[in-house]
Amino acid sequence: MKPTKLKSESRTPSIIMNHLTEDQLPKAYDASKFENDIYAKWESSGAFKAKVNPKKKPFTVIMPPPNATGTLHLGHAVMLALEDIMVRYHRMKGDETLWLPGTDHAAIATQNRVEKNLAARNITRHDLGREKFLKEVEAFVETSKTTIRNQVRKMGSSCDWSRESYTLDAGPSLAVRTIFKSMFDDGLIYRGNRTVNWCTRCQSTLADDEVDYKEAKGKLYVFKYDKNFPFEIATTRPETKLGDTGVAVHPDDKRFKKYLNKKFDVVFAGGKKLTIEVFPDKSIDPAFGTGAVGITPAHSHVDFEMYERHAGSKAVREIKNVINEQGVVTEFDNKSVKETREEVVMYLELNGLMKEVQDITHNVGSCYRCGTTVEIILSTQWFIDVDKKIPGRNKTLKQLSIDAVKKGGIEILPEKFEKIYAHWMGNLHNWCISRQIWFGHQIPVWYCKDCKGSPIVSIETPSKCSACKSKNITQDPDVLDTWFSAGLWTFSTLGWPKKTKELEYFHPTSVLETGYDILFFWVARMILMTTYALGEVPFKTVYLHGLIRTRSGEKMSKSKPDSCIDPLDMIEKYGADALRLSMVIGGAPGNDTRLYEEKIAGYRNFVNKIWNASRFILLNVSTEDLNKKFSKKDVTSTADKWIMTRLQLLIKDSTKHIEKYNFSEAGTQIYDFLWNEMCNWYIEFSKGEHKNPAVLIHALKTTLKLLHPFVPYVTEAIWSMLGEKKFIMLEAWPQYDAGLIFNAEAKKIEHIYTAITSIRKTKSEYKIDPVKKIDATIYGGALTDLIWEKKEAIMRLGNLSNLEIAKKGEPIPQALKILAGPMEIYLPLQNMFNLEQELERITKEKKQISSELAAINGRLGNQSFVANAPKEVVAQAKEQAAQLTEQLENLSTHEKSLEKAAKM
RNA sequence: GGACGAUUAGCUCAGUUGGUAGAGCAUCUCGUUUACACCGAGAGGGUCAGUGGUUCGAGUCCACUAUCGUCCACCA
Repeated sequence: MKPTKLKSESRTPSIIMNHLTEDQLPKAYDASKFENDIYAKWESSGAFKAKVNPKKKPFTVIMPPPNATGTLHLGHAVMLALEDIMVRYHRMKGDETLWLPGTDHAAIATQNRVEKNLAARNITRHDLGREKFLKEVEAFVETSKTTIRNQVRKMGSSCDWSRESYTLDAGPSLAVRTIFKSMFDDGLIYRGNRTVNWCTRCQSTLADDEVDYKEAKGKLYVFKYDKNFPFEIATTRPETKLGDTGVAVHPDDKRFKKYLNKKFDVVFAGGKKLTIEVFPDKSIDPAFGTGAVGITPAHSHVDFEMYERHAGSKAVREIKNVINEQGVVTEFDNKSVKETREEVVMYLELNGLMKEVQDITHNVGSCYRCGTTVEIILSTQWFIDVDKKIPGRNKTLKQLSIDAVKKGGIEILPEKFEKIYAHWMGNLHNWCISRQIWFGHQIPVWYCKDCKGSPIVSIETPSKCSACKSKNITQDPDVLDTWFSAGLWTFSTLGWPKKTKELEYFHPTSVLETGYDILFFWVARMILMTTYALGEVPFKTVYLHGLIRTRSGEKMSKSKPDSCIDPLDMIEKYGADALRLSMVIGGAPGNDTRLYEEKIAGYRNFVNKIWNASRFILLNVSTEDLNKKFSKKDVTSTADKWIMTRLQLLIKDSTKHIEKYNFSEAGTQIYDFLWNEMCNWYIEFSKGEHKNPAVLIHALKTTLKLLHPFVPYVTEAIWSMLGEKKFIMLEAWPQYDAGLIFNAEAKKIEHIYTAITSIRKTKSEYKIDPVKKIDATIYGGALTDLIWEKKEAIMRLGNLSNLEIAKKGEPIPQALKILAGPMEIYLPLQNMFNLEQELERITKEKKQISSELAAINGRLGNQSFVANAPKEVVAQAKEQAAQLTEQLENLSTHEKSLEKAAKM
C-alpha cells in the first residue's frame, strides 16, 4: 500500500493535523461519524488483501461462514471481534495475513426460512416445483449475503473481500463432488437402508448431532401383546409396538429362560398380527421395567443395532416401517403418532392387557432447526462410514480424526475441549449425509431407469448410463448435509481440487476461531474431511469462544427482546470499538460471558478516554513536535523514564498474552496503562512544568498501536490526526526495547505518587475541602533531589499552597505526619489540627502496620520458610519488614512528640 | 448413567508455572484546577462454597461434600 493513495480517497472527516483548535476536536468521540468512512478507506486501499508471498510467514484465518439465513447476531459479533484482533495483530507483526470471509448456504435452515416466507403468501415449495423454488431461495440468499457483508464490515472486520466465498459457488461445489466421488470409490460413502432421524416437518433426515434432546414427561406402559403372550413388556411408545418383531431379554435372566428362542404369534391392537420371538441380548437390563424389551428395529436405533447383531435370527430379520415420513402410522388407522398411541393404549386397557402405567421423565429428540419431535424411521440414505479402513492408509476416518488432535497436529483451546472432542469422535458411527430437501449440493449420483444397474457416481453430470449406455438416467433428488461442504471449507475456498499456489501457501490455516457450540457440527467434520482429502490438518489451532448470554445468564434469543441485544443497535449507539471490547474483555477463553448495555457503555467511555488523551496531547504539542522522530535522548525526566519503563513492560506482557490467546488479559493491561498510568499520572504531570512532547507523542503512538487490534476505528481516526500518512493498521507492532527500561527511576517516581496520594487521602480523612490549598513540608531523605525536581507537580496534584523541602529535619508540632516510603510529610494544619483525631489516626495506622508486620515476622521466624522459600521471596519479606518497622518507629516517635506537646 | 466446568466484593467477572486477593459497574463523600462529567480525588465492601490433605506457604495442587450449569449417552 502506498501512503500517497490516501489523499485521493479522502472521505474521512476533515480533521487536519495542523492548527488544531478545541472547536475542531470535539470533546466527545462520536464513533458513528468515523467508522463507515474509515472502513471504506481501508477496504478501497487494498490493505485487507493478502497475496502469496514466500518471503513472509503466512497467517491464515478462514472466517466461519455465517448462515445465509439473514442477520448478524452477537455470536457472529464476538467471532468477528476475536478474529479481527488476531488478524490485525499478525498483520502488524509482519505476517502475510489472510482472513477469508464467506457465507454458508445452510441447507435446511435456509430452505425453512424461504418456505416460511412463501407460506405467508400461501405458497408451498411443491406449488412452485424444484426449479422455481430454488430461484426463490437464490434470490433470498443474495439479499441475505448483502446484509451479512455490510454487517461484517460494521464490526470493522479486516477480511479479504476479494476472496469471499460461498459454499454453493462453483469452486466449493466442485470440491464437494470430488470428495464425494473419492470417498465413494474408497468405499467410505455407501447407500444403505438403516434407521435415521427423521423430521416430519422438514421432511428430511438429520444427523445424530442435529437432534436436540429435551426432557419431557411421559408414561411407561407395561402390557402384554395379547392374552396368549406369557409376560409383560414395557414401552414409552405403544404405537411403535405395531412394528415389533421380537422381545429381547438378558440371557441370564431366569424368568425368561424357558421362553428363549420361542416364537409367539400374537394379535395386537387393531387386529394386527405379529410374530414375536424371544431372544437374548446382553444389553438388556433385567432391573428396568419388566426386564423384557419389545424390539422395533425400524423405529429405534438401539433396536436396529440389535437387529444387526442378530441378523441371523429370524426373529429380528423382518423390518417394517409402521410410521411413514409424514408421521402417520400406516399400519394402523393412518392417524398421527399421538392419536394412534391413544388408541393403542385404549385397546390395551379395554382388553385387560395393560398391567400398569407409570409416570416417568425421559428425553425426547427434536429437530435442531425447527423443534419438531424427531421420528426414527427406516430409510434408504447415503452414509459415511467412519469405521472402515481407508484403502492404502490402514486407518479409519475416525482414527485419522482422533489422531490429528491427539498426536498434536491440532491444538484445541481451551484444552478441556480436546477431551470432549476425543470422546465425541470415539462415539461417532455412521454419518447420514443425504437430506430430502431441495436446497444444497445435489448428490452427484445418477440412476439408470433402464438397466437398474449400480448407481453412477460422477463429478461431472454424465450423459448416459455407464453400464447400458442408456440416456434415461436421473440424478438422486437428495442434497448433502450442509456440514459436508462446510467440512471442506479451509481448502475448498483456496481452490482445491486444483493445486493452487494459495492452497500451498495458506494451508493448513493458522487458527480456526469459533463458538464451542459447533465443535462437533463443524470443527470435527473439518478435521475429518481435511485429513482425508489432503492428508494434512485444516488448522493448527482451534480457539473456541463461549456463548454470549444475557445479564441473567440466559441464551440470547429473539423471542426475548428485553434482554436480547442487537449488535447493530449497539454499534449505532456506542460504536463498534466499544462493542468489541465489551465482548472480548472480562471473560476467559471458552467461558460464556454475559453482556448487557451498561457494559458496552463502559467501554464506550474508555474509547472516549483514548480520544481525550489524544486530544490533550494534540492540543499541547506543535506540528514540529509531531513531525520529529522519537529518540531515546528525548527521555529525560524521571517521569519520562517511568512511563517509558511501564510502556516497555506493557509491550512485553500484552504481546505475550495475545500470543497465548489471552485477549482479555492483554486488553485489560492496555486499558489500565492508558487510563491509569498515562492519563491519571503522566498526563497530569505534563500539565505543569514537566511537559515533554516527544515522550507524550511516543507513548501515545505506541499505546495506539497496541490498542489497534482491539479498537481499530478510534485508533485509526486519531492516527491520521497525528499527521501520520500511513494507516495505523499497517504499522509495525511495537517491540520491547530494553534500552528504555529505567527501573531505578521508575521506582523513585512511584514514591512521589505515593506521596501525592497520601496527601490527598489525609486531606480527605480530615474532611478538608479539596479546593482549599494547604502547606506541606517534606523531609525527602534519599529522594530529596527528585522532590525538588517534581515540586511543581506535587504542589499542583496535592493542591498545596506552599511546599518546604529538606533532606531531614525536626518533627513539626501541630502537624499531621504522613509516611510515604522514605519520605516524611508534614501537613501543618494550624487551627484545623485536632490532637485527639490525630492520635486516633495514628493508633489506627499503627495497628494496621503492626498486624502486617506480625504476619511477615511470623513467616521470617519460621525456619522452614527461610530455608525453603526462594531467596528473592525471603529478601522481599525482609525488606518489607524493615520498612514497616521503620514506619512503626517513626509513628511512635511522632505520637510521643504530640503527647508531649499537648502537655505543654 | 458418563464426562466436564463453575462457585472470589451488592452485580458482572479477572486472577496462566503455589508467594498471602484485583477490575468495571453499583454505593457513599467531595470536586467543574488549561483532555475528558462518557471526568477527577477519596472511601466502604471478600474467613476466595464447605471439609480435609500436600506444602515453609493454597483462591491457585489433591480428595470428598454441597449447589448451579454445560455436553454426551438414551432404560426399552
